[in-house]
Amino acid sequence: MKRQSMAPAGNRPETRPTLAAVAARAGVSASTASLAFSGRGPVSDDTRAKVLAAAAELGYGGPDPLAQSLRRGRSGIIGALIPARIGVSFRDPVLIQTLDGLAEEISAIGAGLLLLPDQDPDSGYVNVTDAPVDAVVLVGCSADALSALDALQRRSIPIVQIEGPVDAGVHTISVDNRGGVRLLAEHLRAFGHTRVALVTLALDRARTAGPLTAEREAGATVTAALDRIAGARDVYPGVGGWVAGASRSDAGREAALALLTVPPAGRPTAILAQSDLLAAGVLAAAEELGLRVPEDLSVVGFDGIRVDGLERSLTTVWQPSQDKGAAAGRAIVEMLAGRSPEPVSFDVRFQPGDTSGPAPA
Amino acid sequence: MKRQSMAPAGNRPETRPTLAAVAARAGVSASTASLAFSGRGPVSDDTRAKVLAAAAELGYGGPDPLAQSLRRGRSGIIGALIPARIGVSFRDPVLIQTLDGLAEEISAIGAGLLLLPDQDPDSGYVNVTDAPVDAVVLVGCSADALSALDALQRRSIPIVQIEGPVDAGVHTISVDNRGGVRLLAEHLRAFGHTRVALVTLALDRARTAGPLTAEREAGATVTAALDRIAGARDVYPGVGGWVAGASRSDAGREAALALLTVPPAGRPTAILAQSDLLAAGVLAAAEELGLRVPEDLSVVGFDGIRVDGLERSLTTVWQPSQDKGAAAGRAIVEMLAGRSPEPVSFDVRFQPGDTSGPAPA
DNA sequence: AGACCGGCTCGAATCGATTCGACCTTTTTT
DNA sequence: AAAAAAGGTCGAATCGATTCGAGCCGGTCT
Repeated sequence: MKRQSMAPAGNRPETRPTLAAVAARAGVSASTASLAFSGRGPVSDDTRAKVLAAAAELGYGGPDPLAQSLRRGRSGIIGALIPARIGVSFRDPVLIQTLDGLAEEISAIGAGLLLLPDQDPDSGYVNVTDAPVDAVVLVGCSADALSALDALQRRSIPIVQIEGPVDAGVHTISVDNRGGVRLLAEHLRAFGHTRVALVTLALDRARTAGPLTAEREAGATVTAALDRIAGARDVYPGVGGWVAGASRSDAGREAALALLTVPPAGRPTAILAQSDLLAAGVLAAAEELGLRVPEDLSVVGFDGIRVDGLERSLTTVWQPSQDKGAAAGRAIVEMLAGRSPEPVSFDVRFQPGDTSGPAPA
Repeated sequence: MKRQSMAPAGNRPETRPTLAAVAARAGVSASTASLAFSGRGPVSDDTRAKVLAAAAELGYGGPDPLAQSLRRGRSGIIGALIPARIGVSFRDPVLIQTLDGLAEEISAIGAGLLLLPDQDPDSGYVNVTDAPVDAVVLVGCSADALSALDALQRRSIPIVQIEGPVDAGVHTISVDNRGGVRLLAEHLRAFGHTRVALVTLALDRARTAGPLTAEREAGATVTAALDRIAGARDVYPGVGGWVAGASRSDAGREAALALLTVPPAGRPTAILAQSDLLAAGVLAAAEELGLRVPEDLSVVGFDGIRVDGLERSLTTVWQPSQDKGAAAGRAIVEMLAGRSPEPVSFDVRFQPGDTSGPAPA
């Protein structure tokens, strides 16, 4: 058992041909062979043909990207730090759109996207720190994630965050979360609502659901969620609500059930959900409870996405998710070129729908 | 203009500290410094402390992953070839689940996932061939993609495909597509349906929608779609239908509208959609056209996913998407360890719902 | 006391390419 | 016909780490 199974496979069948081997076989120097492959220098057609022939004979698959990366100092890989594992993160259309815009822009420099779930450092998942990335984009991550990044900054790897604390000394792409929600809140106030409740996005990396308490808010690390709360408070100062675990309709439904199954006198007449997906869940909960929308309950969302299977037109605020990703991509490209991009902030757009109306009498 | 703007930035502020620099400052050799960082060899606490101190003073961020990759011959990156750009591909829950399972498994060896949209080679997107990947997984790609892979095989980079032509000489993970659809078709036949139509997945890389013609079938390169057609033909030999552009409900809706807006005499009494998302679109179309399901029209899907916003319980066949991804991940891990994994094929499970019933009289 | 051993450190080779400047032919210019 | 220019090719240095075998040193065993 020892002998045969241990031997990898004979003497050196593993040995793959290198550029040097190809060059030797073609009777030219390694430098010339390199030039022949990259087409970056003057090489006679004759020589090139010889090199290519030698490569074919040896079964050489082209220059090793690893070696190229080291030499060039670039791997052509941009790390995308996402808030949770793939199966969870990619349920969120906003994240998908953002990444799509990002991927599109960085393809301009031939770079690809490496998915880096923001897990516990000891979860076995790749650590941002020791991945061969040229730059990192934080998309929708909690501020906790930033802590892991000083190692990157020491290595002077460009970092861009999409939504995050502005004081972090990191290039930030964002929208006017606070102003957007303020628009929604004003809309509700204009309709005469006084008992309003929030359904917020996850507040921290742990993303546990539950009532929105002062302590939880104090410990929150997701800037977008906090800004949106602040926007609501601009109009309804002490407004409370429920923290959803994820931006998904099931989480919204649970939150709404918790908020709505109270004596009618104290029940909110409007729910301000921090995402359209959450709002869809709120609508589902309302229907289950026999509440009519908007007669008994007004519901507003955030994002302006098209929610699959939702016939209603949601009152919401639209944000340019894809553009945010694209802006992050362009910023990365700029930074890798040694320039300093201007910070970008996008506007949101109020989008009235049929899920909000006058407060019930 | 020449002089000042060309100078990158003074003399050498760009120069980041290297391990050698740290070692020099700590008064030890580079080898010892390396040992101190990796913890892979015997280093006295004293020395380690000196090295760490020197690193801190110099602002050294740890060993360069690029150099490590070259030395080790591993980048810790697995390429995931996805069928379309991110914004399109990730609308498909099956793909997401698959990638989730995949990511989970490869995290066991600390590897991450690099997203590689299977675009035209000259689209500017990263080419699989020159990305520093240790292995590649094709997930739901057309066979066209395989053509680009001989370069990888020459470099002896492990390749695994999830659903694809079995004769490609590539490790394949799949489910019994044909058998699964056959179950559905038999189910419909048992209900007495004779006029049946298909709504298929995209047949090729171009993924254009349109009627299912013999020519299109002949030129098809998506094995899963073909196998599912074959399964239907096992029961309904000449059955035709419509090719959807993508696995999404809007595509399913369009296909169904095309199939159903014909004189009632020729109208199908059952539609066999090749995915649940497509089936959801078919249901939407039926509702628009005032057809009752299952009284006027039976609809069956494939995948067994929970479709957001769909209240009905779809008659479908469930497939273990996440397990498929996980199996691919394990296969990769095996292959990277120099072993040869066994090919895996999963079973599917018929899942009756309330969208299928007896054929109308 | 001499042989031996274990713990720690160092030198040098290696991973696989790219790139700059030098050098040698030809060909063109004056 | 001599000088300059152009076109190709090659050597050697470099990117930044890892790793193996050798060497050194102080202590233990006999």
